[in-house]
Parts: sequence; C-alpha cells; structure tokens
Amino acid sequence: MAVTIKDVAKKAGVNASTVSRVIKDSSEISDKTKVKVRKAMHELGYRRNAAAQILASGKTNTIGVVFPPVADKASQPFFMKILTSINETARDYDVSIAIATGHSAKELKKQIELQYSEKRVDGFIVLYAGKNDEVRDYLLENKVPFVLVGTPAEGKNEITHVDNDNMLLGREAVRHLAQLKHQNISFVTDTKETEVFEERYQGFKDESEKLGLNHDLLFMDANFSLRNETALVVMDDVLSLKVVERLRSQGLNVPEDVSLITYNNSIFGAMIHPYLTTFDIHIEQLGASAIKKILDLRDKKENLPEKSIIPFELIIRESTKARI
Amino acid sequence: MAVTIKDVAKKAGVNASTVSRVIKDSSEISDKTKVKVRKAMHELGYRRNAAAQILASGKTNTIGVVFPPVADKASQPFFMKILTSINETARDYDVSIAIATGHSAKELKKQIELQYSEKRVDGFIVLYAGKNDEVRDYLLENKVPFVLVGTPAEGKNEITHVDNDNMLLGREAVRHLAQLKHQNISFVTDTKETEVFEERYQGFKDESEKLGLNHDLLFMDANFSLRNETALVVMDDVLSLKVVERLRSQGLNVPEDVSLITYNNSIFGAMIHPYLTTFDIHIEQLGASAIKKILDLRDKKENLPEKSIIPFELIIRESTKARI
DNA sequence: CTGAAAGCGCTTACAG
DNA sequence: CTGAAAGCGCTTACAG
Repeated sequence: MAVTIKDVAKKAGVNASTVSRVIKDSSEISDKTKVKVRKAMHELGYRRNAAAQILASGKTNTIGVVFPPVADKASQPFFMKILTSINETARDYDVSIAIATGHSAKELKKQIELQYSEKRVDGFIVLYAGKNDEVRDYLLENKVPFVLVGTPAEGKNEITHVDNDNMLLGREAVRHLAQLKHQNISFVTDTKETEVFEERYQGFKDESEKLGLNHDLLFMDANFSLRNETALVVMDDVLSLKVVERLRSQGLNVPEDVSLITYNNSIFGAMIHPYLTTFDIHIEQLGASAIKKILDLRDKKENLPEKSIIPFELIIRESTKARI
Repeated sequence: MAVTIKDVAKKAGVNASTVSRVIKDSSEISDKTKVKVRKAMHELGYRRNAAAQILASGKTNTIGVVFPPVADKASQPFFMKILTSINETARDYDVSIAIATGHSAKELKKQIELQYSEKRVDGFIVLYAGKNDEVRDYLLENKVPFVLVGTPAEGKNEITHVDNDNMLLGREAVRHLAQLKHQNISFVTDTKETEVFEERYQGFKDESEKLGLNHDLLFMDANFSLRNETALVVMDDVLSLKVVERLRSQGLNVPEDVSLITYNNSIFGAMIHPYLTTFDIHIEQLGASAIKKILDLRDKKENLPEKSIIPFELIIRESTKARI
C-alpha cells in the first residue's frame, strides 16, 4: 500500500539497505547514490514507517513528559508553556513526545513503567520535584534515563536537572526592594513543601540579613495579614493575584501601600492592574534545555548528572514602587 | 534481552501465535490454555513491544491531540484540563496520546501530516475550530479520521464534533439574569471570530428578545465602557477577571453595581473576589467523549459524522445578584 | 561504497 | 482450539 524502502530501492536501482543508509545520511554512501535515491524517494512520496524503524533500531525517539500528580495543573500556565516548548524543541531533533498524567504518584508510576517497559519511550522529562516521590524512586532504581525540571530535594548529585538559580532569584527580589528603600519585607508562600520555595526563601533571608532588613515569612491562608511590611516577595504570579486582592480587602493597595514582586511572568501578571513586577524564568529555555539533556543522557554523551542553570530576567511593572 | 512472546511460548509449551491470541484475549483460545499462558507471562514479567505490535497490526493505538496555533494556550486552563482528561480516558482504552503544537496553522499542518504519514497516529482530536483552517482542510481532503472539540464554522455536517450547546448556554445566562430582574444586559467578548462566540451570542440575543430585555454587544478593548447595563454575560472567566477590574477602575463594583455571569468554571473564577457565577462546561466529559468518538471513527463503528452535546451546569457564586 | 541476509517482536490468514 | 509460516518495514553486522 504505502511506499516502502523497497519501492524506493527498486526505482533507484539499488538495494534496500542502501536506501536505509541514505535516509540516515550515512557518510559511507557516495553523493551520487544519495542524489539518485533521494530523487526516487521524492518522486514516490516516500515516508518512513515509524514503528518499523523503532523495532529495527531499538530506539523509540520519543520522550515521555511527566506532569505532577495534582489536580490543578491547569491553573499554572507553566505546564502548558513548557509542554509547548519541549514539543517544539523535540521536533528539531526529530523526536516525539508522549505524556504521563495522573492524580497520584502511584498512578503516574504505573503509567511510566508501562511506557518504558513497552518500549514506547527512551526516557523521561519530569516536571516536578516533590519529596519522596515514587516516580523518581522508580526511575532511579531502574536506571531509566530522565531529567528533572526543578531541583530535587534529595539526590541533587545523582539527578540531572535543569532549573533557575532559585537562591539568586530570592536574593535579587530583595535587592530590587532594597533599592526602592523598603526595610520591612516578607516572603509569601502557599506551600512550604517544595525545594523551589526553600531555595528562594533562603536567598530571600540571606540577602535581607546581609542588607540589614527586617524580614519574615507569611503563609497565604485564611489568617493572612501584614504586620508592618511595606513590601512582599510572593512565590508566583497566580498566587499574587490572590494576595493583591486580599490586601485590598484589608484596605491596602498595591503598590501605594505595599510593593509586591513575584515570579514566573505568566500572562496573569499583566492581565489586571496592578501589573506585576516579576521575574521571567525563561520557561522556553527550561524546556529546550531539558529535551537536549535527556537526549544526551540517552545517547550517553553525558554520563554524569549535572545541573543546568537557566538565566532569569527582572520585568519591572506596576506592583513595585519606591517607599517615600 | 527483554522477554518476548517466544520466551513465554516456550515456557508455557505452546506456539507463539497462541500467546499472541491470549494477549488479545481471543475467544478462540480455551480457558485452560489462557490460564497456563498468563501464568508464564506473569512469571517471566512479559511486556509486549509496542513497536512490534504496531508494525504487525497496522494500528498505532495512538491519537494525536492538536492544540490551536496561538501563543497563549497557557492562559486558558481549558487546554491543560482537556489534555489531562483525554490522556486519562485514553489509558482506559489502552491508547497513547501524541501532541501537535505550533505557532501557525502551516506549522501544525506540517506536523500532523508527518505524524500521520509516518504512521505514528491513527487519527486526531483537534482542540480548536477556527474558520478556514489549513489543518482541517488537510484532514478532510485526505480522509484522516479526526474529531473536533468545538463547533466548526463550516462543514458541521461532515465533521464529527463534540461541544456544549452554545446557543442554550447563551439563553440560560440571560434567563438567570432575567430571574434576578435585570433588564439591560450586554454580552462581552474579546473575539468575534469563533463559532462559540457566534452561537452563545445568538442564544443571548434570542432569549433577550423573547423576554423583552434591552441588550447589546460590547467588545473588550481600550474603549470598553457600559451604557446603562446592570448585568453582563462574559465569554469566559479569564476575560471576566479583566472586565471586573476594568469596571472597578470606572467606579463600578461587581455585583453591587453590575452583575456578571460567565463560562468555563476554571480555577480563576473562584480565586479572587467576587467569585464568579459561571457555567461549568464539563471539560472532562468533552475530553472523554472526544477520545471515544475518534476511536469509533477509526474502527468504523461510526461512519456518519455526528455532533455530541455535552451538558453544562450553572454554578452560582458571588458575581450575580438581584437588582433592587 | 554497496549488497545480501538475518533479525527486531509481533499478528494473522491458513490449515488441520 | 492450536500450530507453522509468512510478513509488517525497517536496520545493521558481515562480506566484498
């Protein structure tokens, strides 16, 4: 039915193995033959059969992307954005993307175990870095190639991961606020479970102390309220929307009464006023770097785990303002 | 290396073809043999090789999901949510998901053309329904099985699609507002290009006229402002965030001065006050239904295109209020 | 530089 | 109900 390598071979007057070599642009084949074969491929509209190639070569050329086992992936633009970037970079390397989603780590583990054992994927990109994660344990134990986007709580040294410099991100936020003359600042989070939080908060603390600022940690829940802060560093811009609204309900306006700086530069930071001062963490680059890393790992170009640090960028908008 | 069908066959004392039949639970095989073979599979930890199965059977058992060619997929929780639901339903049918993303229809088309011609997917679920879409033209012309989530502007009769009843959604919004005694209402949108808009707006108009209400259409741009409206119907809850904020900047509060009802019931409708009165469009069901349809199409269980209508549900929260 | 052959791990008519 | 054989469309040592 479909045009195969054999049809091309016959038309070009060569052996099928030669066609195969031309497809992968083998340096063994003469240019003359290549031209001839390519012409035949083109005329016949040849397309390789992915399954046949995978079966014969043992390489799937597809990478699994693992989403976190939580219900609200949809509320964080991060995930859709990095998926897009991963998919688009993958295409440049001629690899496909499979996805794994689930409501629990157990479900996820089952899914990736299946994908890997049925030889559907060569490895994984894991989009979250929780503690004691069943998925990561499985991958590690079975020596499945994977890279983490984020920073693992344990095993930093055994796991290839790509992330921003979260400590520095914490420090830079403080520095921006200090430049604006703020002296009483707090860090606001809605989770203390993640490594991202810990690192950013650590950076926040270190720099605050270095600069001699009063600082504190605030948890965003029903009891959220300020003491004497004039500025806040908030974990992400979706959370910031809530914080801004809560402050307003307490009679405090951003940035007139309190400045706010946050992270991620998602669309939600520039949707309603005050537009948020935020750090762009370069999600496209995180995704692109992750796919490159996993391919290197698979091809054993890199054997040692390493951390890739993606630069960030401060976007100054309306939510931060000099204290007068 | 890995355990194959042959290993299982040898261990169970049967022929490889018998093992293959047991795997697909063929009714031809005796229960006795099935038990015996399954025991062997289990003891050896057998896993099928996906590529081999695809090559031999000609069925890929994977479906491509096509995202819209726009930059801001990430701002609409819809996409991540339906992707999750599609993936999870797909798993129940033992099918995998591939994705296609791109910045233009041309890019997308190239991608799906590749996926289909390399026999990586059996068909597609298309997540958008713009007019004059290159992707859809390609699918139609080449008789590639696909289902649309949404309603196509043209070819409603030739394309299997799943959607809510958008006309009814428009009418019901008006009805809710009418019950609350509002008489001057407007429909707010930021796009007039989509079929969803047209249908919801049509329903809005029809019902308004039927009930004798004053109605109008407002475009959300820099000039956005109300006339004498006391209530609005807004295209989605992310847009509603902007509308609420814009009104506030004009001295109008929701719901005290103007009521607002919207669609989608995303997380953003219940994140900051006023929590939005909204229609839940049952995205999980849209996704689940889409995957079932495409599999039926592939297996020719359904030959005729059909529209599946997914029910919706009104969630009353803070943004609508009786006029006094 | 190229060909002939074996093999990847399944499925599926065909035969009995 | 089960087996033997051919075949799906590639890749890759091996040989020359």
